[in-house]
Amino acid sequence: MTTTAPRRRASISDVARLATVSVGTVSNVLNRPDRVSPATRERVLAAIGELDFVPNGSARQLRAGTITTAGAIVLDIANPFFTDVARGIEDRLDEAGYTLMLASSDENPEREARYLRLFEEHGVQGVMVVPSGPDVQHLEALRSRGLRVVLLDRPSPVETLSSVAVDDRAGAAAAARHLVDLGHERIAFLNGPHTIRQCADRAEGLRAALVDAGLDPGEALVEVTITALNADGGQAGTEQVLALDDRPTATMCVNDLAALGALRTLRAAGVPVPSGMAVVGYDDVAFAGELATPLTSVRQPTHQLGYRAADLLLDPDDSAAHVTFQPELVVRESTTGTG
Amino acid sequence: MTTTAPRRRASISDVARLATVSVGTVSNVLNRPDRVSPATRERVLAAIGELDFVPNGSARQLRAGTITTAGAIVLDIANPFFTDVARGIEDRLDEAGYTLMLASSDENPEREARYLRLFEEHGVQGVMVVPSGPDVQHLEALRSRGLRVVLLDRPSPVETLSSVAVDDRAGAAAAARHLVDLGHERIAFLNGPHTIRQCADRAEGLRAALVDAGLDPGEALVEVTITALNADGGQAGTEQVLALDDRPTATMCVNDLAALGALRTLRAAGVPVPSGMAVVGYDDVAFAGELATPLTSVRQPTHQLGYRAADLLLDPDDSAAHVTFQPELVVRESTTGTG
DNA sequence: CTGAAAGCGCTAACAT
DNA sequence: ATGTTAGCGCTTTCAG
Repeated sequence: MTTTAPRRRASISDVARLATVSVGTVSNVLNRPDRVSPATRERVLAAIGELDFVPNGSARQLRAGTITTAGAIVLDIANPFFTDVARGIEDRLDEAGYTLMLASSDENPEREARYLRLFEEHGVQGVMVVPSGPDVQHLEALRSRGLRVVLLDRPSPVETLSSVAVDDRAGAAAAARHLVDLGHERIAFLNGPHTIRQCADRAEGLRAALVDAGLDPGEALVEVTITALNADGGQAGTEQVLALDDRPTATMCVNDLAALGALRTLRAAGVPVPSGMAVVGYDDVAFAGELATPLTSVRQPTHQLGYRAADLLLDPDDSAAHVTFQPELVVRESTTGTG
Repeated sequence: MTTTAPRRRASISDVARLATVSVGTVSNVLNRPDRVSPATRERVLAAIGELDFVPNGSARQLRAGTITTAGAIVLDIANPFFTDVARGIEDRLDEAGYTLMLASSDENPEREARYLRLFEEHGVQGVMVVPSGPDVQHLEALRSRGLRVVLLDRPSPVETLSSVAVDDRAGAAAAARHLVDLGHERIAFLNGPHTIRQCADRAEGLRAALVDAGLDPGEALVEVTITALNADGGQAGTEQVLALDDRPTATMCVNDLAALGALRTLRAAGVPVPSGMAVVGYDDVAFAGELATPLTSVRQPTHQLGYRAADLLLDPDDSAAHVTFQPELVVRESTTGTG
């Protein structure tokens, strides 16, 4: 076994020297092989192989100015919703020969900024981001510096920024209507902070649907803010709800992960679903229909969301576009069952 | 609203000109602010703000040689197992002020190579990779070019490459023993191709456990190769198993996603679990215990796996280390229930 | 404390 | 067909 000590990376001039040609010729066999005679091409290729030469991307990029890479920042990479979106992005990018750098902000604007900067410094073509705060000024600034920017899963608050989103108001409203139709008059909503646009929109949609149904949101709606938008958050939120004096009869969750935590907590507490507490999730992730109590959830076109976002990013026509998909309520036993 | 047309990125010399200083001074306020007088520092900072200057990472890196970024390549970003591992990596990297570039190879060696090259060209400190093929020569080559390389979720076949893995043989063997103890004498294994080390190891562990129990693997084991290591693959594999003449009484799955597909298919076919068919998953993802039939599964220390891998990558002591975690069988109703 | 200048590795004119 | 060279944007001596 060779215990090759890590040596300095070979550069193009090392290759040139070994092949006894000029650096220009090496560059040519790399980028326009037809311009160079078969004989020398052979020689250069051999030298490249011998030295394990890999062109320095920084130097190349410094010359070229740009690369075929895009960045994406999602809120939480452990959430299947976002990974499905990421797959959509990857698939579209792949078609165009682009590569994706993926990062997760953890709903932390500071982390978001850090990754944005990293991407920018590395000269990505553009970025797709699920903003972790209400503010998009930093993204407009990015755009004015020549990067393509697409807002992910969030309608653009400004004309100049492209966006691909799902109508969160409509999704939450549909879920609320369903619950009201079932006779629920007091609903808990395990929601994230309103600084996250999706959360604010869903709260609004829910409220509006309640009002439409002739209910007083002040009475009918108990919004519980959970900090972790996952199963642990859902568990903590549900514990709060269960401790309430005038306990709601239904719980809507900001996503299916939170709903998973809610179901788990309810079961541990011996509260039957839906007779003791109806539960609605959001996202309709793959396992939603396979749970002990199959989960009523709001389905979003995740893969398309990502695919379309990448599509906009790649679009040579640089004008801003705003795409909105419609969600769809999928009804299952967690609201209509006999449990 | 300003419709700022994307203009050329400002460079350090633009800043220098605007602030009427030299580029060296601008560089100093960026990197060693103490070396420069407060007055000029102010002036330079103002110019930077005015021009929205963001240093060009490629240029910086070309000089500096390296950056505080690491890359990771997993098989499938839509699999919660890998995203949990990724979270572990991120957490450790974050502590060190590093950032992570994440990519998914789709079990495709070509894609793996492409991302590896991208990472290398961008000068990452190192990479953590779940190899998509049996071969690791390209990774050894990477290492010999000075990058830190850590094999993820796969024991290193060579001394020189660090690795963080879970004992796959032991995990599969434990599951098989459990099944045999329950009286099963014919077991289907929905497994991925053996070119993926984990799959080969699990098949071996399973086989060995069967032999230990006095069973003939040729009789007792039906291995079905699934190409997609997810719910769809699990569904396809289960359909094959159900069509078998001498139908097995238990199905082991290469991961919980596949098990999800298996459960779904069995339910659709009216086969009760476990009385008609016992099912065992692998990974023990978050929802495994919350399914209609809670899933017996092999738990792996996912977060730790990633955390430790990043730890090795960051370790200034460059000698190769090999870490192996032990998995743990979590028994639930999909094997012991009354359904 | 600040400026001038070399050079990181590469590509693309331009020469030969 | 191949060589020479300027310069991408930055950091870092070395002078002043």
